[in-house]
Amino acid sequence: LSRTTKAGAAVPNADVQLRTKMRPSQDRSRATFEEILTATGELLADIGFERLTTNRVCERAGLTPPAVYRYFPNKYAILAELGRRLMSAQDIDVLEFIDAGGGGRDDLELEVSRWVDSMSRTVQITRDLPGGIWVMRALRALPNLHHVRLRSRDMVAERLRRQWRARGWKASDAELELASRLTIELMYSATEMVVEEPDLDGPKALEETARMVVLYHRALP
Amino acid sequence: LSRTTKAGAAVPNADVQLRTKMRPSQDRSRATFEEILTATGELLADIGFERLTTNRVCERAGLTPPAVYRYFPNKYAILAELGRRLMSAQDIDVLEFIDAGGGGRDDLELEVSRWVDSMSRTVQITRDLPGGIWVMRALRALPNLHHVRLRSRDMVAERLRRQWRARGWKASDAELELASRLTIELMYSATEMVVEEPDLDGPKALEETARMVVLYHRALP
DNA sequence: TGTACATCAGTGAACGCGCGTTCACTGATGTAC
DNA sequence: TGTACATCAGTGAACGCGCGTTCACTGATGTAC
Repeated sequence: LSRTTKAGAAVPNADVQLRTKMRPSQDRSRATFEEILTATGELLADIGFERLTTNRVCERAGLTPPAVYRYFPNKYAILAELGRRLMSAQDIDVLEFIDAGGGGRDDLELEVSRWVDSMSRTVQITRDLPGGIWVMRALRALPNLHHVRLRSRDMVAERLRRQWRARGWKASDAELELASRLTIELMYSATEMVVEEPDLDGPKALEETARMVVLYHRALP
Repeated sequence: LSRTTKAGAAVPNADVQLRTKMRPSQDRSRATFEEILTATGELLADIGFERLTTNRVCERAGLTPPAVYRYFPNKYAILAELGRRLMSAQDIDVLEFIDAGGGGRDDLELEVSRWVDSMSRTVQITRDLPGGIWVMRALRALPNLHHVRLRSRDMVAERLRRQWRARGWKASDAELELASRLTIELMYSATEMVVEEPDLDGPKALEETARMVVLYHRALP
């Protein structure tokens, strides 16, 4: 999407809103780019989403406003980038679980415990990212960030379906599509709930959620 | 929480943040109070949550700022009131479903269809409230509004457990508590998903969600 | 039933602050020859 | 390997706007007798 000039100079791309503007091309600027993301994550953890402003991001990152505007048109673009990274980190982990044979329905207790392991890691990934819980909330609350989460969900669901078909499940394509989406959506909701409610017995909640899903899978044609 | 003086004068209560301040005591002021809520709901539907400001609420409601500040300390208090009303409207409907014998596990298809009916009505209630989808999002995204949703969920779950015990289900209290909470949480997530994704085949998604839950209930001791 | 008075309900106008954003500029890095 | 030059990366300082909020006030409603 970005053309280059003689000396490989980056040119801003014209997309509105969420896209990052100038992509960094030197080491120094790549570091700045990362610094902005780090500062934003820490700020989210400190003061939350509502009080996040571009000025505060600059201050925290030790930069002046034009430096930030060089890369991001507004705070939503920064959030979108953080959102993509969170989803990506989760996806890599979940896809590994699926490709290793997760999501079956033969041995109930075995499958349940495998789902629990996978979801636990998703929870941990969210907790480990500074401001991760806020990024997660933003993906739900801000419509212009929805597609980031949904794209991730649908991609993972598609991979799950592929496994199911390889196992020879007989349900129709439409049935499998809905079932896989609901499965991933439910998993996502459960991990969100555990992240949001520390009082809850997380492992137990994940286990029961996994049980629901596997029982459902066993009832599919 | 609010004392009264000679002529029944309302006195502001001291709670921070979210509580409404002065409760209206005359017809005129009750109408104003409602007008503020209506204006906020419509504004949410129009411009969304991020761009909502007290000034805009005043303008839309045809009031001056001090009139709004008389009843609400800030926009979060207005959102909290809208949130309580949305939850309350949903609760009344769901409790009716439960008290009428919903949430059992005898006839799979019968129970599924009853859950679907209940969830469909919840979806409709959210859609019918102006700005309802935004109120729903705010309940998720703003931590200081979380308790509104959780209180509703836990109350409904408690009522569901009561039915289960009346039916003589043998699972332990802890098991039933977790199972009922997950049930209601999942129902809530599913209705949210349907409200958020109009492209989805809503009825089908609700049906499969209900199936998951009922299958899970049948596996409980 | 009328009147004086207390209290409620809302107005008009303004405030200081911090927000998002931009301009013209300087210093740092990379490239061509 | 050195130098001139193009481009990248970030600074300093400021802007106008609209935000949340408040003050002193007026008109509306209810109450006591």
